[in-house]
Amino acid sequence: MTNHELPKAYDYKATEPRIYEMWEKGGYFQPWNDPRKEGFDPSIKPFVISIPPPNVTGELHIGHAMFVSVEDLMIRYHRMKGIPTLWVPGSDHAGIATQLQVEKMLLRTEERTREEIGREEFVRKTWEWKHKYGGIITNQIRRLGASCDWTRERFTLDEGLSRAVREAFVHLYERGLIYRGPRLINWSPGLKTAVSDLEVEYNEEDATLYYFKYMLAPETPTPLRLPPFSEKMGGEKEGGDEGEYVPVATIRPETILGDTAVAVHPEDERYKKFIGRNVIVPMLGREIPVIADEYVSMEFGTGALKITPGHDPNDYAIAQRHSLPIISMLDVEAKVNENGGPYQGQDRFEARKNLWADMKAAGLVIKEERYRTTIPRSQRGGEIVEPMISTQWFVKIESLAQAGLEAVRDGRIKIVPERFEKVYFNWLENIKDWCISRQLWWGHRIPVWYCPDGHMTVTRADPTKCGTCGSKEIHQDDDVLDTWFSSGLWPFSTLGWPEQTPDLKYFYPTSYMETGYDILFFWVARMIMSGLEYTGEVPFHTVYLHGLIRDEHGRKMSKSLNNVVDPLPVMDEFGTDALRFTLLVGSTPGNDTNVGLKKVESNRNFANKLWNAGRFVISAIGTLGDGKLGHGDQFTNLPTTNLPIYTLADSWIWARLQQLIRDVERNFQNFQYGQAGQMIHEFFWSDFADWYVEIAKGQLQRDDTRYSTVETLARVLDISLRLLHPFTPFVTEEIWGRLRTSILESRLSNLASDWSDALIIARWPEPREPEGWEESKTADFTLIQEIIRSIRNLRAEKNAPMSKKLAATIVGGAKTELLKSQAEVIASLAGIDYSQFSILSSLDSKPDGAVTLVVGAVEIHIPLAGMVDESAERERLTRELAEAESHIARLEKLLASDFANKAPAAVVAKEREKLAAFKGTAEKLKGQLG
RNA sequence: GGGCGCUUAGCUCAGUUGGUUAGAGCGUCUCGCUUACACCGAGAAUGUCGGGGGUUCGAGUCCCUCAGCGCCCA
Repeated sequence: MTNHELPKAYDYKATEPRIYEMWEKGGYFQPWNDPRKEGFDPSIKPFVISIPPPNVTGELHIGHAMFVSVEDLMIRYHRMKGIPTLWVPGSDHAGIATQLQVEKMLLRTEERTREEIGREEFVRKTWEWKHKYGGIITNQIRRLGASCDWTRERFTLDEGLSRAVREAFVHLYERGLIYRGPRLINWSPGLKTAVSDLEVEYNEEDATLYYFKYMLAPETPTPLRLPPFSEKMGGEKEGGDEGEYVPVATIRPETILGDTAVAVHPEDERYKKFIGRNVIVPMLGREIPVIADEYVSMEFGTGALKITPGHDPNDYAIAQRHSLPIISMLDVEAKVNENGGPYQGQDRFEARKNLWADMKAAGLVIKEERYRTTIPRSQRGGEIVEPMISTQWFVKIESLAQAGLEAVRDGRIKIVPERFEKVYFNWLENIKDWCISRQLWWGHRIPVWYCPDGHMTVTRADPTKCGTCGSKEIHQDDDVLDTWFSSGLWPFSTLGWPEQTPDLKYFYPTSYMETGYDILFFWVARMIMSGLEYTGEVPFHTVYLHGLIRDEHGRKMSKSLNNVVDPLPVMDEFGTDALRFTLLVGSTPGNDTNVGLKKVESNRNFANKLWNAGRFVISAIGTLGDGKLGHGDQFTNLPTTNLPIYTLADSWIWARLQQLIRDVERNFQNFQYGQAGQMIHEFFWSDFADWYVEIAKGQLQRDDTRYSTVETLARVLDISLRLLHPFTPFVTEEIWGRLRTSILESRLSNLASDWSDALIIARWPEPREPEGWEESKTADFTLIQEIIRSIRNLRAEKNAPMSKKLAATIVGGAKTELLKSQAEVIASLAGIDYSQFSILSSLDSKPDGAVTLVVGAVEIHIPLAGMVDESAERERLTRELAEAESHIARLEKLLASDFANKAPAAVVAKEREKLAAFKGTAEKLKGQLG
């Protein structure tokens, strides 16, 4: 009997790797209906998710654990429903992140920079790095139990996916949706590359607002318009004719070097007079005009705005309106360039300091002020990003965005939770062209070649000569594409696009896109636009967004706060299932989730609870014997008829289980996975373990109920494990396997005759309509529970441990038959001495020296010799009576009100029943006091 | 400035067609080593469901409003 040797505690460390290997080797992660396999049926609709590809060089963090848990749950659920299910795994080359890591390593090991070793060598080393470390993250994802089809694993720089990127780029180019040109973009000086608008974060920070004087240039000899005659009228006397100036405030004084105008509001009485005149750029002596533009706020700062179109997006827009020249005054490292005169070669912050000092010396400074403002920082590295004019590649996004908007508006794509649709619309409605080129070496190189005459050749296959003039002297564009450009193709590029592969035909469009709401724009929106543009179809029909993980007090996890929950040690300590259950059950769609070790620990305990309940059931099955003939009196256990005898408890737990199945199904349909998990947890622990198993212990002692009890235990455990499997796959698979074996070896073997080899592909429990008997059985059982609870309660009050058996007399009235049938249950769960236990329909007088409990119309007399304080008892009964009467009053009032006419009959009936119950209780209590 | 979310027990959170004594886990307190489990069992205490107003027979749930916190976009 090996079952008895099961360890007392669930050993997840030994179990998890073994189970995962069994699954993977068994081929369970691959869709059962597969275009690559014999007998493929294209008419069966599959369920498909493509994984949000983690950075290939990354290491597992709690965010990965979250999406893997949710997606694996979705996948396992659908797989168990019998749907051919595919979860495509893979990783992302993560241009900047990977390049930075390799650069760091290069510096550490060889003390060389990438520039020193050259592009080719650097790319080679990066591939080496990828081959060495690229498997770490995928193995960590395996540890989470991810049931993805590893035979279909992809990487964004794979040959196939690179071809997809090529195709996409050339496609857009040919459609005229891609262009190259100098535009104002966000520049990361440290990384020396452009970054997209999305990759810049704006945070409020302390800064200094510098006030200074833009001195007016002397009037030109032949002014186009007369100077305002009313210089005397001007309220502002910023000096005489000689020392007139326009006061200006700025956060970035160094950009003065790139100013090409000063703008004021056309209605601003202070500065009207200066409009059309010139002012002198400090230290450089250039003359620039004072212009009028309604964009300028009269209230902000001094009301006059310096215009630096080369380094500010708003200024750039103003410059466009007024045809102002644009001056770039910073180089790629954000050092002042040749346009900065004496400051050339200085870093932007150094130049700021020096220029300001010089201006101070020149008397051009007014004041400095502390000021709080938003500072643009690179999402990666956190350095301050500079808006700069730079020649880059862009995607004309408008038509793509329109299509993306339509797809969600007309319901071809549904976003869960729905409120994110609004966010999505808002973003796409205000989207700007997408800067897709990056000045990096690691990534998809832009498929454009130039010849000395400047002709561009844009092709899918590497060209050997210029497409225009035939020159062989061609070189490829140095830039690579934004990593998100390739991840935007992910749902179809992973399936073989642009080839019309069997996988693409069958599995595309995919089903759900599950990811965090923080990359709705970065990734989800771009996938939708790309999918529609390249494949003409939505890439998925449902977007499910989960929230972000925070620490147990809701703070963002960060290294500096030292509150980062690293999933790996957590899994070491509590097991994968505990972590998964914590993430899944603690979250609601789209809302952030707080995670603390305490929660994981309690879920580890839940896994252990499952394990031990499983041990109990398996050992109970063992007591039935193996079903082989000729083993003597074991067979007296067999029921004599074909109709098994089901007890009240059997019926009750079965009704509860069926209700659970319905609830879980409904919650899964509504994406309420957390709620579903919670309900299973509660059912299993409270209903099954605490009540049914305890009652089953008694039923197993009796020949007439043993068989059906074991059967019920086995069936309820089986279904519970199936329902839990998407949440906690390892422990459920382990127990289920043992359950199955032990059933097959027992007299119950036909129960498991149609079970699959492994839980991962076992059939999901289908909800069934109630059969009609459930309500009354449940009500009966609830009464039994209440009676037991009230006796246990009394024990606690009187400090009577369960080991001390009590005598009891129950007066059951109309419920007497029910109570008699449940006498053993009551006795064993409440600790009643069966030989001193009587159940009567009525009793003339209350026994002496007994405490009386009233549960509805049922009275329970417990003799407690010497422990009964009569006056305290009267007090207790009086209190209970008062409570019952207050309920009676409340309900009578309620039922006398409009409620009785207007509320649905069922609701009213329920309240009437309650009233009747309270009346019964009150009557009994009065009798006791009486 | 625009939009969204949150505010429920000491802590962290559930509570999705409004149904009438508001739930869980953790923590606290009291008992208990009962042959699945002390990673356990039995029992207990704790809430003006952020404030105000409204709709309704009925509001934690719907509407309006105010406040605090957080996020996204500009």
